[in-house]
Amino acid sequence: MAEKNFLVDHLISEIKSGTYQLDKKLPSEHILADQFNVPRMVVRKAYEQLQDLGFIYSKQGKGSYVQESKKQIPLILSGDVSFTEKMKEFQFSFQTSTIYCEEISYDQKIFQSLGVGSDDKVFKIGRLRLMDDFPIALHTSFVAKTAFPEIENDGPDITSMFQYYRQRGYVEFGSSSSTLKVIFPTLFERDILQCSSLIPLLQVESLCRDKRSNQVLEHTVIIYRSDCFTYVI
Amino acid sequence: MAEKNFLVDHLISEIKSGTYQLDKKLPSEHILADQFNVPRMVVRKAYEQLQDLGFIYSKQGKGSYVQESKKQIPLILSGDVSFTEKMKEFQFSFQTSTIYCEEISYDQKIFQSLGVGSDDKVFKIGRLRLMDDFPIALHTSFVAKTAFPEIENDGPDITSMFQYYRQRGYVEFGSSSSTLKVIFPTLFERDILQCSSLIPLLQVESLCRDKRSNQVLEHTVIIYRSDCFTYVI
DNA sequence: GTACGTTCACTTGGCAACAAGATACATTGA
DNA sequence: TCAATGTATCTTGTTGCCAAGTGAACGTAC
Repeated sequence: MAEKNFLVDHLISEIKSGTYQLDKKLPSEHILADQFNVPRMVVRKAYEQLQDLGFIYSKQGKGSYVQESKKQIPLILSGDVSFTEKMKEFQFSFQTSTIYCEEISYDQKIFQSLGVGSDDKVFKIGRLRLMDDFPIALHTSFVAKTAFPEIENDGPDITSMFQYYRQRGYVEFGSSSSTLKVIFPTLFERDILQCSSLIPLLQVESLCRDKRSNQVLEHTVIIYRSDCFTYVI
Repeated sequence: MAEKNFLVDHLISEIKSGTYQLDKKLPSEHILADQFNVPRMVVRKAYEQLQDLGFIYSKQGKGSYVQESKKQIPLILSGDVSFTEKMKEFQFSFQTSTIYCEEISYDQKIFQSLGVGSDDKVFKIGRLRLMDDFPIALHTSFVAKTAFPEIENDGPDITSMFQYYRQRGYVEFGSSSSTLKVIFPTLFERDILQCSSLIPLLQVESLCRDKRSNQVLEHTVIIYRSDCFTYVI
């Protein structure tokens, strides 16, 4: 195991330092095994982990190649500016697509923060953030039907939640303190975000309040691919 | 590969839901392979990844057991309160030990932020943060000798940098905006932080300024074990 | 000369057999 | 009786072989 980890470390530093060019072949498992005087299985395991980590990809019969690394763009982690607004300054094309809008079953934490009872209906609206047509974040808004009665119908067509709230009379928004966690993607998240299993995700959870009434408008959970951003707080 | 990932997902959710008790044996590789109708190698790879992720440990001849999970304590991520002060409110015992204090070779980014030239000397002071004698963070301070001429001698004995600066006439500190990155531990960091290779680390980089003169006192890089904290920003 | 098929060498992928550690239990001997 | 030792059967760890995909080199028919 130690041997595998050493190899992984070594190869990552070589990839990062640019020893192997983009989409260039890495040494074959056999060659590398001979070089480091370890069984091929060790090299195999190292290569497999590098695949899970998104550094390389392997093709049977051909070889292993370094994966194009994602541009790390700086992202301001503060909840009172909308994602769309955060992204305006960059030269990339940004896009949002709503992927679901559905009622959720009772969840104590969410229902409590929204200030509704267990009998009330709460909808979960999932919006995928794309940069140059590449998924980089999944934005989930939990909204109470008591606050927005038409949310079930409106949900699928909303592109900006902030704009939706503004159209309904809420003018100024405030964000509670956010909690931040590092998680690994579930099967669903891997699929949605098109990432391998060992790409860490940054999960930011916060509440969006109407500043005038202090009413909680939504409970927000955003998960960002950690390989696409450097965060600024 | 998909089969392995499915198994990993499945086992993690079972471990988290408490199906297997602490230090209790998981099904043997052979049994699980039969249950899921996959070759044992697939189960093996899943178990190995769970080891790297810190969920389980395996012993040859005995079996695989679930690892005790770390308590997640909330941590305020803001640079102008010292770590020691952040931790005072908790019931755990906190401790800091200086593990190195050495001159570094020229690094453009660091030298520039400290406002010194390439001929100047900059020291790197590494301090390990322990909670109940368990390492949870590595705090690295980059300090210019021009600003603190005695840093080479004083460094190893400093427990609180803020206190050190106060003793030298700096009373109020300000922190620049921090940048935040998710990284995996290097061999050295794994050793120091006693963590397995796939524990993501949260790297927070910032500058500490004297509020009066706006002089940069130190360039700070802190890496936290992501499995020990929920961060609050 | 060219087009096509065959072979061969090299790649990653997969797996079954074996090695080695642990433990419970039977066997042996004083 | 009791302790030491062998043995069977679990467990995880390791290894080596073969399958399968790829592409270049080569040969052959036209």
